[in-house]
Formats: sequence, C-alpha cells, structure tokens
Amino acid sequence: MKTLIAIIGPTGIGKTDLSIDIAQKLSTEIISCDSRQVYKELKIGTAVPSESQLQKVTHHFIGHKSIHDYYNASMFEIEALEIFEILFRKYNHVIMTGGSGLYINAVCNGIDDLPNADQELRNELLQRLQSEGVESLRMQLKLIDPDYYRQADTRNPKRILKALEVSLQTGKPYSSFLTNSKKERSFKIIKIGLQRDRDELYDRINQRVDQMISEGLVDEAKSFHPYKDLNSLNTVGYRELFEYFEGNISLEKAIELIKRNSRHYAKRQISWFGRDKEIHWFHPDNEEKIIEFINKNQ
RNA sequence: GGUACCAUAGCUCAGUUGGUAGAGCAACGGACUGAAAAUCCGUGUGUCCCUGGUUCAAUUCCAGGUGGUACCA
Repeated sequence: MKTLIAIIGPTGIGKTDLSIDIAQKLSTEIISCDSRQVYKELKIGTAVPSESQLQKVTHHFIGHKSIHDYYNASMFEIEALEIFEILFRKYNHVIMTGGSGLYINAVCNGIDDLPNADQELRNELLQRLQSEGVESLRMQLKLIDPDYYRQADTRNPKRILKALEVSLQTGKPYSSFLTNSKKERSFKIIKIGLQRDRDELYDRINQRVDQMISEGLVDEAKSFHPYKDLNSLNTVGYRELFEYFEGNISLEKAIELIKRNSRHYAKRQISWFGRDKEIHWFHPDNEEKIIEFINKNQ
C-alpha cells in the first residue's frame, strides 16, 4: 500500500531534521508543506533546510515560486497530487512535512473546486472595503448568500471578501460550492504530530530568531523592502523588519516582535492541529517510536 | 551603621478616605475551505513581601522584620 507520512507540527518544533532522518531511513523524498518556503527568495526568515540537508534528501515545493507569484492552497493541492503520483511509482512511502494547516488539509482531505480569483474583482472589493468599510460588504453578502452569512465569521473581513468574490464572479452563492465532503485519495495517509513542552518550544523559537539575525536576516529582508506589500512578504520575520527600515521601531524591538509573532503563530498552529483527531502525537526525539509506529501502520 | 523612600499580575506600574484590586505590555484559550507565517474572536491569570497589633473587617492604618533604591557616614 502506498503511504503518505505527514509529519506535522508548529514552527520550530524540529520537523526538518526528523523528516530528513526518516526520509533517509525509508529511502524516499520529501514534500514540503509550507506556504512560505515555496518562495525562492525567502530563505533565512523561513528556516528552509540548509544546502547540505537538501543534498541528503530530495525536497519538493521549496523555492519553486517567486514572491511575485500568486499562490494558494488549491494550487498546492493540485501540484502536490501530481508529484505524489510520480513519486509513488518509485517509492512505497513519501514524506510530507510542514506546518501550514490549510495546505495539509488541502492535500489530505481536499478542498472544494472554485474558480480562480479574478484579480480585478478582488482589487475592486479591497477598495470598497477601504472606502465603504466592512459593513457594506457584509450587508451585500447577507443578501447574496444568506446561508454562508449565517455560518461564517462575519467579523473577519477576509471571509467576507472571499465569499463575495466567488459569488459575484460566478453569479452563484459561495456556499453552493462548499460540499463539506472529503476527497478520496489513492494512497494511505499517516499523520505524525510533533509536540514538546511549551517552554521548550518557545526557547527554541527565540533562539532560532537570534540565529536568523546572525545569519543575515536583516540584509535578506532589506532587499525585499520595495515589495513589502506583496502577500508573500506579509510574513513573520520580514514585516517586522520593514517597520524597522521605515524608522517606526528599533532593531531590538523588531527582533522582539519577530520572536513574539513566531510564538503566536506556533500557538495558532497548535490550535489548528489540535482539532485533527487523525494525528498521532510524539516527541521529536522519539524517532525510534515514530518509525516503529510507521512500520506497524503501513 | 544612620536617615528617607519603595515592596500590588510574568514585567512596568496605578489604586483602594479600611469592605480581598486594575491598566499597558507580555501571557493564555479558540475559530478558520483559494492571501493561511494570513485573518478574526475571546480570557485577568493575584498569599496586594512576612509576622504581629488596632478593627466587625487590614492589601490599605500602626509596630517590628526581610529585601531593594537613594543619600549621609
């Protein structure tokens, strides 16, 4: 049976090292499932694997897009499934590792088919959000798609924007596209979750930020400053430094904020993964137990 | 050693004319189907330094102790 081993966990938990070890033991390749490591320009700040690590095991979806490209979870789902098909011809196991919950779900459960975003319509809606405020968009959504309006978090502008965008573009309510069903996959999926004590995780995150700074994160971010409004750069580790470049905060403050925002991000990931009852949890140091578990369940 | 001031949430501090307390930051919990490292929602978490005293009641007043800061020796 072809098996996808998904190694899941918050940022800084130790996914990279463990995944490479396991991939080597199983003689297979790694699919990265990370919404920021896909951008080739972002290296230090997204903690991509080192050159020597990349040489040990073939990785996919690291640096395959530019920060100027549009990318999303659905595109990842489609591309990842294509790669799986190729890899499963060669291997019985493939490893997927990462912390982007939405992307993981897209691969494991699938997401519904929607038309691709119409950039013009999106910009128009964004402008209306600015000039008219959320309330106007919210009321329009209530009229066009009362079903979605009832269940959605209407205080979150992004939810409203997406629903309106799809509804207006297709002439059909956004909710009519939501099937609430899980897509079947041709391979088995084992989900391995990694966890540590919170204090230990936060120490690792703080230390990793200091390390990124000494590896030259400030210079890396500086070179992207002209593009700071790109979605790909609305990313922890970069946006705080843009504030520093613009003289709004000190470098010390920026570093402190990068640490804090990374911790907050980790917490959000823990919340997301906590809902997934299919995940089997391990400490990252328990590699033997993890391998034993994989062997038993394949 | 003497004098003065201070001691309240993880930190910086406010406050209670005596009725067990609050702000900023930090922290914590959660939601989330195409921008997701995004976006959104919720929560004070406390031996008010310790021990006695006065009082119906002390974090608040008094005494002593401990710790800190400043000045004088």
